[in-house]
Amino acid sequence: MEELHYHPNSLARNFANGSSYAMGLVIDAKDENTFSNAFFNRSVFAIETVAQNNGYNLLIVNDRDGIDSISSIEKLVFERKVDGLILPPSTIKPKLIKKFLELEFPFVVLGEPKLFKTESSWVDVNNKQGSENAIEHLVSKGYKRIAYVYDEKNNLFEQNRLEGYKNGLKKAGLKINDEYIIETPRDKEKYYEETVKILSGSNPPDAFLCSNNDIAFHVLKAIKAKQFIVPDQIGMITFDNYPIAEYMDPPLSVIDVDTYALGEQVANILLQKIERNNSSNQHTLISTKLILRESTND
Amino acid sequence: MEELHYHPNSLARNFANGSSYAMGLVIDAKDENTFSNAFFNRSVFAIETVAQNNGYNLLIVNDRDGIDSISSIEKLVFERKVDGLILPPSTIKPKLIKKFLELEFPFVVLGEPKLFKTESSWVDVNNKQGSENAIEHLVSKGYKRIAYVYDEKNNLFEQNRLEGYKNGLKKAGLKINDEYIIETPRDKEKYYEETVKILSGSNPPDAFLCSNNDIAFHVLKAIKAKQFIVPDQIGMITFDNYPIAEYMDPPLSVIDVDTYALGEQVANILLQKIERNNSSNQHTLISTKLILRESTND
DNA sequence: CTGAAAGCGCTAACAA
DNA sequence: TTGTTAGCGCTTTCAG
Repeated sequence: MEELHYHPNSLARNFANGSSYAMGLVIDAKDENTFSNAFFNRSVFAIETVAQNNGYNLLIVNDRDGIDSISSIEKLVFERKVDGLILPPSTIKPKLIKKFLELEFPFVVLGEPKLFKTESSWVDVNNKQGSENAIEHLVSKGYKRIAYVYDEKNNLFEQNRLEGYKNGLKKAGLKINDEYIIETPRDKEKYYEETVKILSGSNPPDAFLCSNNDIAFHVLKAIKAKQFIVPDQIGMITFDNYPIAEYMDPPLSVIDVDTYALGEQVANILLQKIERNNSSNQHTLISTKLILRESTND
Repeated sequence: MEELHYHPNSLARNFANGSSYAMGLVIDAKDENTFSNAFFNRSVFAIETVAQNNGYNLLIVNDRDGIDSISSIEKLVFERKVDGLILPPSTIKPKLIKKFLELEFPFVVLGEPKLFKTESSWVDVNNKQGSENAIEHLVSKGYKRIAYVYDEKNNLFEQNRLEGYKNGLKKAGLKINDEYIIETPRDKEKYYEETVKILSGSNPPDAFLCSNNDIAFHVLKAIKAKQFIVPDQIGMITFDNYPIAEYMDPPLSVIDVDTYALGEQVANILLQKIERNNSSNQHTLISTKLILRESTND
């Protein structure tokens, strides 16, 4: 008859199949590092693309407590609104994950988690390699006294970056100088002050590796205040190409992260878990790339 | 019995009710202005919050063509995967919107659309007011020869900003000087060149209003190259507080947009359409606010 | 007011 | 192969 106007009712289909044909992406709005992060967008886009290409919809949920202490995530799962979940590490709680493992509910962590590291699948940026490459490059350009400025060591990615920094120095045959490792937890003023302090010392660094753009901004400000010239006297590399690395003066060389690839991987692994009922766990690290600009010698 | 473990099956519930209890947010990944935009995140968060609070899930879909020329949006609607849609203006196509209007399918536009302006509900930032306030402020601080640099006049929001600029000048009793209106479609080099050119003329502006952070960056670079001092000799205000306004030297005064409020409004209007079957159309403008930093006199 | 049963539109199992 | 039917778990209607 009028086949032209027929569209299957997905509500009935989902019901009959006992499947929602949707994957959920959990965001943790409290965690500035994920949600407000500009490049998180590219991961979302990648996840959505993989989902659509495989007949799944993408559902976005903020992790929050609902009434009767059942979280928004649990609701999603128990009411069968999603067939699988992508979770940021900050939402990995023992109670929740134990339930998931018991039920064999498919999930993948977007970022290396601290907890359940082996019992879950996860995809992360290769932070260790990122630091190592940066150090290797700085050393090859003649910088020898390389400082590392980062936020706080509670985060696993910070620990990995720090480890990569140390490895990089070791591989280059350089000594690790604890004074060059500057941890400035959540205090923007400190980035500046600490950099000024170490540059005023008797043995100032000749390069800085920074863990994010904001840190790099304050470090650069301090370098300029102390009248050092970048990149001639001091080299700089920072993690992340966004939001401001390219706009700084000089434009900063960065450790760039392919967040599209990150999202693509996560979504593909989740799909495998959902469709092939693949219970084996995968741990994937996405390589970083250096983008060289004017904050390092060439 | 073991009520403790009971969770209603939303698949069955949705099916029985003929409703997906989901709203869809369409993104246009081709349009850099929406999706890759950092502050778009806050709108998404707001929409998700309103949705959850009202028992709806949020589904994200990129606008793309599928097989048999049925778009991802149409699929969503015809297969009843969503009860309503939030659409960016760039996805407003006559064929699609006519179908929606025929079916009385609930949708709201996130941004003032060019087409179907009266036949649809939409929420936008008050771009006109934003420019007007900026001009008013600049004038009150003694700036008199105010230039406006923007991207391209195809965008309605650009037209509104330009109109606000002109209104602001009129209200201040200043003449509109067409030479001070610089349109530089999609050409980053041009921002710089055009600014240098006008600053080299016989009657250079003493203030710039810029339509986005990127433009402001290049304009400021040109101002510095021409050895003018901001804010003493030249004042600057730009639209948008992200990503770099705060990091520039000097930190820029901006026209700030409450993107959370934007998302909240859009979601609330959509909810009304869905639940109260409210067919009347609303057109809402969210006020902007000036954030004063060091690029304008005080 | 409480409890039984029909029906939503698809899928899958089964019969022809 | 093709056509028929039971059943998914809710909501809603209708009878008790």
